[in-house]
Amino acid sequence: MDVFAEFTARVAAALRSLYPELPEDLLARFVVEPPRDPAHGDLSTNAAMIVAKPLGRNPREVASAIAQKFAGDSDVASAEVAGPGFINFRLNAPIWFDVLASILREGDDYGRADIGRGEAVNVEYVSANPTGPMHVGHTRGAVFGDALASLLQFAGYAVTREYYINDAGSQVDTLARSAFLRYREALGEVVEIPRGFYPGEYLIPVGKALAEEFAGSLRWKDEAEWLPVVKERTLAAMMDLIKADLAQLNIHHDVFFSEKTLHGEGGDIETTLAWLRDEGMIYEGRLEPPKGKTPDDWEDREQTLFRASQYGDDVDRPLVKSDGSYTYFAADIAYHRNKFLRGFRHMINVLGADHSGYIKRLEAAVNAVSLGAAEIDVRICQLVRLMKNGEPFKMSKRSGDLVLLSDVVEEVGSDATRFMLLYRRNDAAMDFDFALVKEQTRDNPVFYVQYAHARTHSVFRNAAQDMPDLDISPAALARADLTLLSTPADLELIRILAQWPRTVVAAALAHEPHRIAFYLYEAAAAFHAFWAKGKEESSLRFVNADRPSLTEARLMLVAAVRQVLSNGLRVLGVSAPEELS
RNA sequence: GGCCCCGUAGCUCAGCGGAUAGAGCAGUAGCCUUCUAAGCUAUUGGUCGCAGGUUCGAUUCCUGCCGGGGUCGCCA
Repeated sequence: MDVFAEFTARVAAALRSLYPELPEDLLARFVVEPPRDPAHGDLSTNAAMIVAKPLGRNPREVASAIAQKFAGDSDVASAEVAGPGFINFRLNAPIWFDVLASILREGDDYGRADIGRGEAVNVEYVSANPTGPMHVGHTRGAVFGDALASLLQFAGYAVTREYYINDAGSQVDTLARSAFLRYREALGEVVEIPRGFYPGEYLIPVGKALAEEFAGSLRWKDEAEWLPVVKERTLAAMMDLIKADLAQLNIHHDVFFSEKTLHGEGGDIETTLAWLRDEGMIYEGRLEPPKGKTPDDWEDREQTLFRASQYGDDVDRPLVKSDGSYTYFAADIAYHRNKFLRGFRHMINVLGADHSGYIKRLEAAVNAVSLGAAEIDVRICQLVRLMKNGEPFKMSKRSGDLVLLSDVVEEVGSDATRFMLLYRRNDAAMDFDFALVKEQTRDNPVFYVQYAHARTHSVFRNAAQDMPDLDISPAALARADLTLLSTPADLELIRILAQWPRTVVAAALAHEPHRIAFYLYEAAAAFHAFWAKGKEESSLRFVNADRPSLTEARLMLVAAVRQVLSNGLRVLGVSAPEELS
């Protein structure tokens, strides 16, 4: 149950009966939320101020009319008009007990929303080039995309997690040639890796595997013969590496889409370009050089251009390179048309900061290929600076390699990596401090939230030990007398738990999983605070050996806290341990 | 030069068009015979970068400027 949604409906009903002439879209614009100042009550709405002007009435007058409608509502203790036209509600305690009971009843589904109405969403994330293991720069986008996908699932969308494999460019030929050198090495030759090739040691096992499979049979063939074979084996090996890296962070995609399959005769690129041509979205023309800074090798030439500027982009974009092959963007248009034809009307791409210039192009492409029927939201993850004790930090990898994703995860663990990266808005650059992340103190939000969850379990362990005769099964607790939870401390905690559903909705609508992380921190803080109150006031302890009824009710509260924390951590893909080691 | 992101307390950052702008850290003062002190309580600290505009109401939306970062046809 979501009290905020419930009262949004009740206020809307009041408005409809008072002012039947109000258009429905206006009724969707007001909000019911917790007031910033708790002294103002439990709920607050700006409804009167939203509708007053269209009605040609005074906001306070409208507010007071709405407030009067709640005179007979048994859940409402008072409805007062305040300030410029807010209505502040104080609710009677029983509705909070209903919330509490509903949390336990709904369990893992508490907070699940239906704003997606089962519609299909494609979330494309990671899509790292298949030329080696993932490096640390990919981590933020990977975690963000994965958490966003989970969040949208929880909010009622049918989510497909997709990875676009850039396996068509010249870089994968270079990769295959590099692997071929390792193959020769495995056959016993002494080889050097020239500049421009991939020197990484991760290709050594690929070379060995090729040597085992083909022995010397590829060695003296023409490149045209061995390249396709080596490329296929190498790509498969690289994708295995990447999938293993992602698995360390508990990330698993539903679809791995190969760019290569778009190319070739009769492929998606050809059919898409033909279609665009028919629609008049392609023309042959010339581009101005970029303003302010002309590339040294700028060559003015007539080329095939997509009318991106008609769809909000700054300039039209080339589709064919001077050597006649397709640009990356041409393939991307085809790829997004493919998504559209697979039925996706909502698409999300998670990209790195260096791709911000690509956003308008993608939006233009999706707009064009769907004739406006689909939308894409491109989320940019800004840079992460690795830090140690406040100093920028470079991991000392042999031969100055990039820091790998697996290095980070092995150092700090999946939970901490995920939570810390999600405890920031995606569009702000952030520092990632290794020392802090490994600390087990309140400074470290991951630990703080997990500790709160572990504490809920510890309460139950203590209850079982101190009160062996008490039945603390969920069924027994469901019969607890919740009216015993009428202290301000109890109600305050329940109010925070009651905000979980609206937090999910807001975060999902905004595509902002960090809101979940912040909410969890807040809920954990409220629970830790309640815990400490028991030190001074024994009647506020969760386990009271001489008061079994109160203990039962409190255990309900603790179980609800655990459920909310657990549901939230699940959305973020962070584990909820029962005990901290 | 064009485009994108950021600018909120000493530091790191939240803030969903609303009321007196919040949290953590750091600082200050407290709390361990009692459910995990791996924690809690109180308190100091702000011209929300600057200037306009829209609005009943702007930290939030729009425009311009200033400062920081990123990016800029035929790389992916």
